[in-house]
Amino acid sequence: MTEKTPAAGSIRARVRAEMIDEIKNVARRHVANEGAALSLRAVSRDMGMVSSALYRYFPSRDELLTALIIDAYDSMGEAAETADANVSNRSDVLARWHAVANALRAWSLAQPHEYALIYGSPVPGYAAPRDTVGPATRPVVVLGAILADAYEAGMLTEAGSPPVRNPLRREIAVLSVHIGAKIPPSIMARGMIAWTELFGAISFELFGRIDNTIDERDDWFHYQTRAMATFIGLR
Amino acid sequence: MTEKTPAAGSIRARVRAEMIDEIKNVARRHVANEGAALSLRAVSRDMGMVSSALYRYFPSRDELLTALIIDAYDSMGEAAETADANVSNRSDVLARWHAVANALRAWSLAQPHEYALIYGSPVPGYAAPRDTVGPATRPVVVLGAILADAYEAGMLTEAGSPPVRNPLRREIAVLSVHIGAKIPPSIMARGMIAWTELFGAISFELFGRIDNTIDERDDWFHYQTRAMATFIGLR
DNA sequence: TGTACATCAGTGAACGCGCGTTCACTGATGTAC
DNA sequence: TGTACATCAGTGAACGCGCGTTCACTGATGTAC
Repeated sequence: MTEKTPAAGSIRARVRAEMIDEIKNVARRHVANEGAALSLRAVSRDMGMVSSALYRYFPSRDELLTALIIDAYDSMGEAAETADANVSNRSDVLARWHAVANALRAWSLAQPHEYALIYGSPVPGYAAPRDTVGPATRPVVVLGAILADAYEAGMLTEAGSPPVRNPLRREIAVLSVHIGAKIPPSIMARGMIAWTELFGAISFELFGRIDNTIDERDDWFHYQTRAMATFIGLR
Repeated sequence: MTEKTPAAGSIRARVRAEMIDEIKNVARRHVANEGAALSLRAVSRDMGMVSSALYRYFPSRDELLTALIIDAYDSMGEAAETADANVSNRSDVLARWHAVANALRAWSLAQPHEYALIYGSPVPGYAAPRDTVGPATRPVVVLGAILADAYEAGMLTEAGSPPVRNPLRREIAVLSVHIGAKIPPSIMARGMIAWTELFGAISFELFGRIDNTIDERDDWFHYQTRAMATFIGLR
């Protein structure tokens, strides 16, 4: 994060790491209250420090925001991975799909503003740096693995899906390679559509799109993921 | 908008209305550049006025933002309605679905920041007032009408959809009444899922989620809407 | 048709605020010999 | 084990900025008689 780090393992290095964590925690709390309009001064106030002191730890406000975004991606990715790993019967891909979907939603409901930070409208004047790419793909990788396992178990057939034609077909093929799954494009496409619906559902719920309309949110979410599981062909 | 309006039809009233339009246009341009961080002073500068002059037209910054939001909803709703109405063969519900879906995406791509304003993360410290509810539902109503026409034509059957169980079932039934469509809940639910996927797809594209992954965006969007049409049962 | 008055748009100065960032500084803590 | 020096964390003042909103005001435009 910062270049000038003291010798690793030293007391100072440990204190410094704790300090960085604390700053990020306070900043996270502010994001939870105000959204992406994160203020360095407000964070420093909450920490009982002078605002310039934060510059010992983060070179700028944007770098702090980036750190939060990376953490959010990682946290969400970890939630997905854990949920998947906790399904002991690995061949029960349907259970894994629901476990991951529920975990993603639960994570998002628990930290709505962090969700907004990574899946909401881009913050104006802030460009996500390269470092965010890796962590951002973790949930997708988990979903891809479920899809791949289902396919390898012979559960998914291309029947019923329209064929994917060629410039697009190649792009989707590249994607499945990146995900590490050997799946025909039309099946990969089904997974991507389910992925889109899943995050669409979470965004709708979090951003108020179903307020005053659907109160039974658990049921509605579960209904959607069941429908999407059928759509993919999971059983 | 403002209480003290001069006598309707008078010259002053006309000039005033033009002025309000102009302010909104300039503000829209600013939203297109900076997003929801709309600044009254910046708008007034662009208009060659002093910032306090805007208070003759809008009582506060938030009211101006609200006006923009309502306009955005109306503009998007109108785009959907027009696209639907332009399909001369009313019983070709599949064509109508694709026309509306494409129109919604085209509108969003043309004014991404206005899309973000209404479908992105909520602006912190800004609560959408009641007036936005009506305009917000216009695209949904259009999609609901297509669904209803397809159902009345005997195209959609409940077969294959899991039943919707009761607290949720009632809510969805209420929704179809509001939409003005007599449709069984499980079919209504399929429509809502397609609607969720549709806006999920637009959000993913606009918010950068498929950057460096899918370049063939027209094809990919069309593939998705085709798949969702099949999912609903449109043909 | 002309006069007296009310309405309205726009001005310019000011209020109080919070922000990110820089910079020279003070002490405390670690390191080398 | 003790001393001299380097490293680092945190301070406090200051910079320049832009923001929303209020208020007393000046003229111009409309309305009533």
